[in-house]
Amino acid sequence: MGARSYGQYCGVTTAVELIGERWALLIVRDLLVGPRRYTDLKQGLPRIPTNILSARLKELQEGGVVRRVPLHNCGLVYELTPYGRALEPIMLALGRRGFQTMGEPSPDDVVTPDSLTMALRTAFQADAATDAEYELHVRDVALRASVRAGTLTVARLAPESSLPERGPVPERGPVPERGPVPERGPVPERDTLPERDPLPERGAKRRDEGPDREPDAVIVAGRGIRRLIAGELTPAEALAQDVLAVVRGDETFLDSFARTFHIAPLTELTKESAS
Amino acid sequence: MGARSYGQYCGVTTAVELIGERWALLIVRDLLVGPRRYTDLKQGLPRIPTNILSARLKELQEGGVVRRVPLHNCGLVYELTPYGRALEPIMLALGRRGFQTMGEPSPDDVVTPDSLTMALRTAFQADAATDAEYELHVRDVALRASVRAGTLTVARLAPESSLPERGPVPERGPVPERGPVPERGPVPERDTLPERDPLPERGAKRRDEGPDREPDAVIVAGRGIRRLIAGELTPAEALAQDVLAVVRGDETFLDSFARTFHIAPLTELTKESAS
DNA sequence: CCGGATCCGAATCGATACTG
DNA sequence: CAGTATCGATTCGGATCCGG
Repeated sequence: MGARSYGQYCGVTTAVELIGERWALLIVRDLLVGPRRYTDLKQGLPRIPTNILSARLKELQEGGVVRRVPLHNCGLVYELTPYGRALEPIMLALGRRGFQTMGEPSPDDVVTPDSLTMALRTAFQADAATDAEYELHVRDVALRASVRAGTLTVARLAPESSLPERGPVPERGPVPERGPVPERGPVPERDTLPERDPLPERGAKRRDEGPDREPDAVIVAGRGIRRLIAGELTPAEALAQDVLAVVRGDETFLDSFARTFHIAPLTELTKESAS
Repeated sequence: MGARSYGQYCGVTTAVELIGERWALLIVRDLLVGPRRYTDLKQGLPRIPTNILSARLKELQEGGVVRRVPLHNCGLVYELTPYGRALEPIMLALGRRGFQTMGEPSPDDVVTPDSLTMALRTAFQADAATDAEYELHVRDVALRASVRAGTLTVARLAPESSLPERGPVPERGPVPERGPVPERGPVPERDTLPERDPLPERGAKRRDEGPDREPDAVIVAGRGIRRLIAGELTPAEALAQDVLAVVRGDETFLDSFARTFHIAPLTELTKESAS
């Protein structure tokens, strides 16, 4: 019997023996966003020891969760098998759960593009969602969240990924030019945000469909984003308290944002411990 | 920052830092069945070191998942807070997941009443369920599964619990006499099962409602139960191959059992690893 | 730079013994 | 019954190193 077997013949133990190991689920979290190279994973999990990453990837492969795929242009990515992708509901449930218990960040907690992407998916309320294009900045992460017909698509704007966004081959024609990522210097880590920033108009670009139209709102959030999604703060309050800013686009989109991305808190009275 | 912090500000990490620790989720699994004393937990988790059990209970308390409750007759149980009970969907999802990847048991894997109870809940298909009373024996565990109006209730018959089944106070009158648990010697661990065993009729007991009526079927299963629930075997095949037996009641109830408790396997082709 | 493998001190876990 | 104490065995974390 393996050293880390729980010694029980039971579904829960079987699942936990594989994906319950330290770091394993976080690797899966990042791979749910897209295929990743070894180095990408290491960057997305800054505190993972490289030997652990290596060991977990091996275990996840043997468990049929992850697959190594050689890249056409001489490289190598890890991606989830369909079997691994089936973990998404569990991941989303865990994400919701954690969100509800999350306090303020530790001073040296990081926010990574993949974790923020999954957080958006976690909070996404398909039935309350109205179509819109958001650009979301949290610390140095920038994402593009597209809501269309009750479906959420999240693309990574910054830090730029070394990997193409979805599948290695851009199906139709060359990869579309994306306007430069708005550069306004490093986003402040504090909740206090700069005044609305009148960016120079970019080259004429129509507000058409597709991932390249102007976003309806560019939201820059410090940690205030959590309180907005939890409903602790209304959009108006968030703006008033400067824990959040809409640096371009209409502030009213913050309302639809808050409806689209929401995780209801558990009632407080359940958290006290007795005796 | 705590030594086991993942260093990320993210819901998944927050959740996993608490309930992702070794043994933590299995403690929750058993507590989802009902309140348990320290010793009960230790019995249900035979290989847990006692110091780890102690540590996890402390952490789960601080995390608001578990509560210590002094018992009226001088004792002490741990029970889930409402907040902890909210983990049930995650637990069921994990249980399903693990069930789908579970192979045959290791020679010294045990089956505990609580793990089997949760496995039944995991496999329960409310919409396909037809009302029935099953008595299920797996190795030395015996459970009573009552399906009524799309609701499943599982009671533990053996090994007998030292704790009352639900809540410390039997609400109406003294606890009803239950006929002795059918004793037919230790259930064989092998898949081959004894011939149908004509138990002596118990004292006249009508087939009325409630948990005390005769079960519609007494099912004795070795490990064949997994293959039946997974649909790898039809009830008829399971009977023919002697991986299962209906020792009392109508064998046709095995069909409704298989409809009521079912976990569809993931398609096999997803499990291969490449390169 | 990518994809790891190796080494070693620190923290955690597992097994057993022991105590109020 | 409900844990605490102890101690060797593992695992983890952090750093370095190495072949392509």
